[in-house]
Amino acid sequence: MSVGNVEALWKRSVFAPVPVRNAFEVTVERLAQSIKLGVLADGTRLPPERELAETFGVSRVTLREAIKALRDASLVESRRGRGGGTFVVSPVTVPPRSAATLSASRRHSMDDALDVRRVVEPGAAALAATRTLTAADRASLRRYLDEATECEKDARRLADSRLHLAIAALGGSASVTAVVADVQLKLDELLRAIPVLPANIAHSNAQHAAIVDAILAGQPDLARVEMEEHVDGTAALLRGLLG
Amino acid sequence: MSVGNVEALWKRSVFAPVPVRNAFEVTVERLAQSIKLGVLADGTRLPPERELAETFGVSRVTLREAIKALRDASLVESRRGRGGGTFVVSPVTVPPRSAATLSASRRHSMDDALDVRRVVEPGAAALAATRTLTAADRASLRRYLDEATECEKDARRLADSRLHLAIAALGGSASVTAVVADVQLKLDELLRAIPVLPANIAHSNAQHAAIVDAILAGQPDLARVEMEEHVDGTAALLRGLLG
DNA sequence: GGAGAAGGTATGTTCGGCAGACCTTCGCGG
DNA sequence: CCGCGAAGGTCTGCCGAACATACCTTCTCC
Repeated sequence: MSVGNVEALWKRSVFAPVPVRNAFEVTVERLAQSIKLGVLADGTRLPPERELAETFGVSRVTLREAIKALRDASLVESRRGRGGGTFVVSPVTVPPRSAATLSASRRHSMDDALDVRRVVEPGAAALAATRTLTAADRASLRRYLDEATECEKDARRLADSRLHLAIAALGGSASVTAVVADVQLKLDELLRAIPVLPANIAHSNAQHAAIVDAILAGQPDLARVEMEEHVDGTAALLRGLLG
Repeated sequence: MSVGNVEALWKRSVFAPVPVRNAFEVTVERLAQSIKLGVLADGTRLPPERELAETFGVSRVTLREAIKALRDASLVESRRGRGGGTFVVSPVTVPPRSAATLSASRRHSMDDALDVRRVVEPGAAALAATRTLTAADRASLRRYLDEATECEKDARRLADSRLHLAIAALGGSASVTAVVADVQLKLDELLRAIPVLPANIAHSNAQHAAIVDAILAGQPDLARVEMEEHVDGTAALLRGLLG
């Protein structure tokens, strides 16, 4: 199981290529992630380019290139003229490219993502349960739970991501939320590629409900345990069907 | 406690400046972090510039600029000629700039870091406890524990960081380790700024020992609980003395 | 039907990062 | 003792990403 030798692991991560990301890439990623995770819902209108460029701290040219990339990926569409703008377009279920098995490197990446998730999401759920939530937040959380439960197959993955993200956000830590967002995005791709059985869905729904209940009841330990079980469940599913 | 309104939180993090980091900055950060956390120990010789530039995937010019920055910060020193090179220099305790209180923004940043830590480190400890460790790893872990316990004041923080990082690394997930490294670095600064009482040290040592024991015994739940207590302890200390 | 708010386009400039050749130091082996 | 070679230090020219700015085009709403 363990790869062994702490020092070797450290050295390997120190002496690895530095991830250099230019403004264009980062901008695309920011927007694409927000859309794919449902933070920017279908039909949402983005702020005007000039304004958005300023809040992002990039030039308008760069922002436009990013938007063009999103348009090419059918994630947004733009309309000109007064009352125009750039609008989020429904993330129509992308072809799942049902890779029955994964290459070794993707397998590693999946294992890493699952480990991160196993560490972070239960903690995030527990954190959320320690907060005293406003009425609005409690309502939001319930709504996201409902949406994840009562939606047809296509929209299900989106609603699921959104629920997990909402739980993380309720913890109140931007960094924790960011990590959860990352991991959700990585696993989302994979989860789209596996068949969903009704039994799995029902099980998952029940677990979601238990997690939300624990958070609303302010029981951190319970929330963590429930989330652990939930996460372990999907991990087993992924490892079983794609390993 | 809670800031409320999930959607508002999301929007705020979507419509925020994109963090654009050039090759130079990333390179400096990579090396500085490795040194400050003790992953690159005092006296270590870095690979030759040409080689290191290639493994980092940056040009030699850029790497040299980064090294110059580190030299200006007294983190490394360079010697020329055959058998020369760039050597890690002992991170002599930097002047703690004992800011009795923190500005509002730094306060926020600290709270965020503490939240992340509260979520990630217990999970990482639990993860490590699920692994079957090699004899070498078990020995390493014990050694880091000893070093953190039996060292004089100045080196203590470094050894502490290294122990926490080793625990994270044993989990086997590069991403988890990276998050722990980040959070250790942020808190390290703050922890250097507060006075250390002998009682605190003794308490901390005992907790470290308990965590390591749980990991070596393969008891994830126990490891998590012990780490939670440990983390909560330092969090209370920081909040009490700097809040 | 025009004012104005939006996206679309064009131009020139700046600056980070790169490649590659070259110089300088200095320990080690012959 | 001397010179080879491995290391850091320097210089020059180039490319492309990102920027600022100005201007054009489309289209809705008044």
